[in-house]
Amino acid sequence: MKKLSDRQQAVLDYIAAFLDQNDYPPTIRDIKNELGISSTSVVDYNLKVLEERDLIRRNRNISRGIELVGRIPQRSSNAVAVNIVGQIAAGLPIEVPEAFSQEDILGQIEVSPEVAPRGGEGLFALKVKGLSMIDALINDGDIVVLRAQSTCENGETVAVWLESERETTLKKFYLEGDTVRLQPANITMDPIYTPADNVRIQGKLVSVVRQID
Amino acid sequence: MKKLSDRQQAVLDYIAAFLDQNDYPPTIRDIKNELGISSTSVVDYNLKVLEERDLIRRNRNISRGIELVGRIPQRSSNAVAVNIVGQIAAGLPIEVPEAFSQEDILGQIEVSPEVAPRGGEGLFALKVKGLSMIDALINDGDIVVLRAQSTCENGETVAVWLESERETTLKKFYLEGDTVRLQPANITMDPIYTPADNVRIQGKLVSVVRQID
DNA sequence: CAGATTTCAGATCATCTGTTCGTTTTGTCT
DNA sequence: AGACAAAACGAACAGATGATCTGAAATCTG
Repeated sequence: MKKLSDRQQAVLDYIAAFLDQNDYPPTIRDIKNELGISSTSVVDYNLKVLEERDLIRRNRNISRGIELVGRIPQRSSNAVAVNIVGQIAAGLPIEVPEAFSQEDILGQIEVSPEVAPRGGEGLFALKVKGLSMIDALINDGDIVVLRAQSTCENGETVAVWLESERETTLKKFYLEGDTVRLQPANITMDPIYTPADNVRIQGKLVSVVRQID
Repeated sequence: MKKLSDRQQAVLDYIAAFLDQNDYPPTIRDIKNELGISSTSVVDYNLKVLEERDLIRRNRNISRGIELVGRIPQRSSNAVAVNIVGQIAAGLPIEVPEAFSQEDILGQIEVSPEVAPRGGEGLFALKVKGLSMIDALINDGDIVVLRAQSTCENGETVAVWLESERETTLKKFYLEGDTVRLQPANITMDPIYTPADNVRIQGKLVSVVRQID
């Protein structure tokens, strides 16, 4: 197979770059202008070449009908995509992940399959706002992945809503009689004791992801 | 917030369905025909409503300039698998990820493509041993993902090997004259100052992943 | 019910955008 | 240099597509 000409490679690169920037493909004229080509027919000519080599697919008579082949979303075999459906902050109740339509989703985070049995069913993710969970070694901006559940085992780290304090926190949960001990992940910090009926378990912590920059 | 009308919901659903089917967004007329609407103005009107609610974004005067907000562009190739090639602990130099055979790999971690350009090239992951990086909000057992590099910009969080102390640490890097200030991520903790020739940059921190149980 | 507001229709216009055709330039070989 | 093909060009064309205007129907509100 002959190599692509510089121009063909440039066209291909530009389409990819454009697609990274926008959610729709470029027009022939977009390409023409960007690459400093003086005629649309030149672009058309080169697109034909790329099409013959199966590097792109073209939909005739349809504007922006350029598709990059090989960019078909290949569901990553392993990782599970979990939707980021809101924020979590000390002073706010967790928004429960039920009536979330596609549109509410802030983004997605990939988690390893070990922590996401059954394809990540029941998992949701929240973006941490503020420094209130610093004692759980969770920073502002971190993404926490939770499994929705309203009960838990002793020793599990859960997101709980404290009724009387009206705040959300993320701690290790220990039921001791009819009081609950909430232990920060940071072992240097002291636990909180509170009546059992003051805590509402929102979900179990499954993973924390911090992405720098 | 008022609920979407049936038609608005239908439009939204159709755009999503269309985007699943093709790599480019639908035109106003595509929507009109599919939903049996008799005028493009009706579609335009409803798109305006959807736009005001931030469910879509429109690019004026551009054909197919409809973007679904909150939708992960399919091009974003999914998670990238990064090999976990060793451990990182305060007292140990980082094992450099070069001659690692398959057998040395402790496992893999998936990271989002945003932090892994070029398919995760140059990335490697280490399992944190011990509590020495607690000041960087990194716990025992966490996985840190690094990009191999021996230089960095000021303000970047990097893994450095301190020659005289003979230990590895993970801090924000600031070169100030011929000394280096290493600032813990935890803002309540004090920085370390050390001569520039005492630090060996091992890699830049890209992501931190904590998996509970 | 009356008026206001929202939603829809039909038609028309302006522009965006892909296609085509004839021509010219460039590169490669003999 | 001459022959030939690949690549680039420029203009013109036509279909594709978004915007807008006017008015009517449906729905809501008091």
